[in-house]
Amino acid sequence: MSEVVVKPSHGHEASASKARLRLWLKLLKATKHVEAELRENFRTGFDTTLPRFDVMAALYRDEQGLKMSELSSVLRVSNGNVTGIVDRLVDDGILVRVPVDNDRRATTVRLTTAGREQFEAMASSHERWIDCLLDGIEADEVPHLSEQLECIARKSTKGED
Amino acid sequence: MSEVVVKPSHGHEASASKARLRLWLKLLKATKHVEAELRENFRTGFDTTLPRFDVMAALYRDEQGLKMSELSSVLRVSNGNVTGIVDRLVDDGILVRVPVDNDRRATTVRLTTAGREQFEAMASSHERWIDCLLDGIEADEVPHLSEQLECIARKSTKGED
DNA sequence: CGGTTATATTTCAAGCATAAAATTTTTATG
DNA sequence: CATAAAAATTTTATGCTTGAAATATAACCG
Repeated sequence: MSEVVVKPSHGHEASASKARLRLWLKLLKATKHVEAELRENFRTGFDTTLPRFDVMAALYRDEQGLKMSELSSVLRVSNGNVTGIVDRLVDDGILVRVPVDNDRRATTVRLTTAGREQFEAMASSHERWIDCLLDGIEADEVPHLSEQLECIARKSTKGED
Repeated sequence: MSEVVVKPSHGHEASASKARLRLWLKLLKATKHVEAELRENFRTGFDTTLPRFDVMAALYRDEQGLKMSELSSVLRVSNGNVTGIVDRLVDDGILVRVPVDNDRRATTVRLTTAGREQFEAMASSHERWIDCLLDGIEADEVPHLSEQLECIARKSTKGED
């Protein structure tokens, strides 16, 4: 009977765990870097912010607008957060709040004409910036990378301590 | 003379640009997802936050501590931001500010013994959480993915409009 | 020296973000 | 119908984050 233990594994190997930790730090660093570049470009080029752009992007698709709860669900941020950003965009004439028929609890939020125009200009620049920032990724690598990222986005720590 | 234009390319193809845009959204989604899981785990498990953990992690390596400016440089956040986080950690007995000899402008920040103990417990959980969240990535894929992310982190939009 | 420039940090104002509590309206149920 | 439960949103408290201005000290230089 052979008693040689080749790898003293405990289900997970420490080295794999450390490698994943380093990978996470690189994922974070890359994302933060792109976000920082975008923030700076939005600030100097359009005097606006990424969260404002995100709200406008979500509303640009639907001519009829979205309810506050739909907006926070699409953007995956809290209700209260959306309230504040929308407040400021309404003050700036970029958004309007429209009451919902038959439900006085809810409000729909919609881009104004000025808002749509501003968004189009920003979206065009945004696409160029991203194209530039990600141009180290070859086109044929995109599908696999995409899949890996989607896989990460689906995982949960539920059940772990 | 053949005048057929197969691809009306303008140096960059629109489809490649759109594909990069979608890739960026997935990169962002994956990162935000992991951050959200970590935040929730730190909150419920240790009643603390990711930024506090980041500061503690940076200080854990150096027994002698770091200057405020070194800390903000390592963490890549603004000076004023570090001031606030450190203030709260000092209030909680996790950090101490130590004057620097021969330079009364600067202060060094150091983990207390209690701080080191708390960090070790948190770091261990943190590593398990990451291991779990990234376990969809195979070990043999890590080096290539790593390289792609580093490549993104190096790009700049300087010179673009 | 004395005055300028550079460095280290904090303060400030504004906005982003969350979780939890509060408010208002709708829906369900006895 | 009355009242309880559910749903949509806002408010509140707290903390993170930035960029810019303010403060304090150090270094340089004529």
